[in-house]
Amino acid sequence: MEAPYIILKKEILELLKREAKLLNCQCTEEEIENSISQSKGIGDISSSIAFRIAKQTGKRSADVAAEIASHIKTPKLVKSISSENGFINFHLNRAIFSSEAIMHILKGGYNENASTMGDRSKVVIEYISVNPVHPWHVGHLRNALIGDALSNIYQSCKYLVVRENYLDDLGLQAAEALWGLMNLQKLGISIDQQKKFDHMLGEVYVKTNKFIESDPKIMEEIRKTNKLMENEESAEGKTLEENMIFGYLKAERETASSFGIYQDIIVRESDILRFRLFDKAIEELKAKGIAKLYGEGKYAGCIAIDLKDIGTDGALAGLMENVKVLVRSDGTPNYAAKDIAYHMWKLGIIEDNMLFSPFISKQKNGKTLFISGKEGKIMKFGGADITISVIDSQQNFEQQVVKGTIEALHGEKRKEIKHLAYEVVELEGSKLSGRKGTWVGYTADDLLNEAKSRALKLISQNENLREDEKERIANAVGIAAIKFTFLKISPEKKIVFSWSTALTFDGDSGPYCQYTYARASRIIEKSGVKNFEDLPAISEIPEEAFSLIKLMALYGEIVEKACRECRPNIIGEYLIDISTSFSKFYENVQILKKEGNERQWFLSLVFAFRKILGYSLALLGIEPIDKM
RNA sequence: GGGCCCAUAGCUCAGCUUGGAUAGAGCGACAGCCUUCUAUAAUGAAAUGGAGAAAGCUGAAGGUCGCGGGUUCAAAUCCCGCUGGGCCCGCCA
Repeated sequence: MEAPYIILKKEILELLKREAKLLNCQCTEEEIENSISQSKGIGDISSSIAFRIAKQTGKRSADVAAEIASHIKTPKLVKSISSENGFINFHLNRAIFSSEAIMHILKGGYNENASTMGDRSKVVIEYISVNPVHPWHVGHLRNALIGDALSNIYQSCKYLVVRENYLDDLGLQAAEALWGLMNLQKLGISIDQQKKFDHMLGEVYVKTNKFIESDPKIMEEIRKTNKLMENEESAEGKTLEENMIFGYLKAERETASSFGIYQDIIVRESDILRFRLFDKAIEELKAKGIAKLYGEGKYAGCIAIDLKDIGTDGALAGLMENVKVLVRSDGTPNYAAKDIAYHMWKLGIIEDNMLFSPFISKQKNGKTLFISGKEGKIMKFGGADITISVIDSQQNFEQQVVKGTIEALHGEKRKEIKHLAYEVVELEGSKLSGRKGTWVGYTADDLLNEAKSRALKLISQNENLREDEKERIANAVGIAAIKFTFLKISPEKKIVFSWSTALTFDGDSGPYCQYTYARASRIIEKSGVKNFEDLPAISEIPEEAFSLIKLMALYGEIVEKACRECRPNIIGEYLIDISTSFSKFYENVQILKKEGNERQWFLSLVFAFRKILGYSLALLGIEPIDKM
């Protein structure tokens, strides 16, 4: 069931194509399609194609527009067509268009999907991927929220989404935290069992780093730890696995869950090696001549890629030397190498033999969270058509290498590698650093607690709510405030964190949208009406109602756009637009005072609006609220 | 040396991919917005507070779209060159 707006747009496109042909214009279908949009000026839908036709035929644009407007057939949902300033303007038949748009929504036009664009192709979306040595801070939260919203958006466009978290359980920072954990006395820390594990571990990690600064010889011990922990049977290996990694993940998932974020799989870096994904990847890269063993010179003994071989466009051109090492001369792979292998697994380029077992058998969303490891069974999480990695823009270069390498290897076989590069979150006057501990006081948990208590204060003013309701609503409102603040900003924009803007409940905010939802709900409740699908005919549609309906009709297109561009902030903008539009309608039309058919019609509009608002909120992971 | 990103109202941001009619929001500051009940009291009015569908709405104010060229019937949007800010270019992750 296609939305009336989409059908109409297609119809107009066909009609304009015919007109252009009659006028001997060579413009492409795409050009005509791009010329059609919701009108900013006169009319409801307009086309600027007359300018192009005029150019080609040497006529005046106003004349061409007038000619087309008078000649073109009038589509069913259109009342009249006019021309002004060279634009062709379609004036909708408001009553019919409105009713069809509302019915489309009421009949469940968007219940399953906002769009069928994805056609069940598979996409692996990687997000969060925090080093397991400290709690999430507000910067990690931005990543988590973008990744979660993006996953929702892709799912709504009918993609099969695997929500994936990459866990770096090797690496030096893990060794540092582990060393600290095993040498608490040296650091002068006593463990507070009450403290959330990730916060405690973060403190250990920061103290360890300070300790290293004061005594660089400690680094040798840590390197030893790093080597030892690779052996699963060693004390280091066991502590790493059983205490640190699992303790960390449990705490991290608590944070995730408190924000309503649930993923499908956690893949451990150590398993990229364990299951020999890395070996297979290097083999294939060498076989295709992309990577090679350097015999002499600076890179003697390394396996590396000459970037000239994989294209020098974009970020790749920014390298001082053209060589990117994958395997060090001591035979160990670096981060980029593992990421390339991992992407090859995600895309099904190398065989899928990784084992998975449940980590949380039933998350609050009802689904299981799996983790890779030495035990479990082979599960087909890889083999995707598209991979998206939500990683901050500092890693642009590295991600370009990954993308370039795999594209060189795999050609253009309908596989797509996307990097959603977002800018980092900073504090006023300083940067967030896991190592230095500047995140203390700015963790995701801190933010949520503060948001909840501020929301509760505000909600307590409403004396019609029971205590338990207040608690529940404050939680939802607090989360909405935070999510909206982070998600309404374009990913490529840097955020300087401030408590007052992160926790705003006024204006362009999550709570404002929730509040609008609550208002719509209260009207529906007070009306006593249960059936909204009997839509009577109505002769006149107030301006405010019609503006709202036009916005509602764009829902599918908006979600597609957000999906194509990987930008959840487009949904945020849309939420504000429809909420504001609804508020204006609500101020101007006293719905419950209306009678008969009019009342029923307006209530159906409110009901349809509430559905659209609910879908949109859900895309950003914001809970709709019936009263607040 | 090179590459990527950002620059739009006092502040925070949309709009740029696909050029189009008068460049849009929010915050802040300014001026306003219905009904009813109730408290303060000699009475009434005003004022303040509470409640209602009310965390809302309306109005006016605020702009060299960083600068300079170019392309075009038309440039915030495309191209070239600057300026300022951020990030990156390791046998780290």
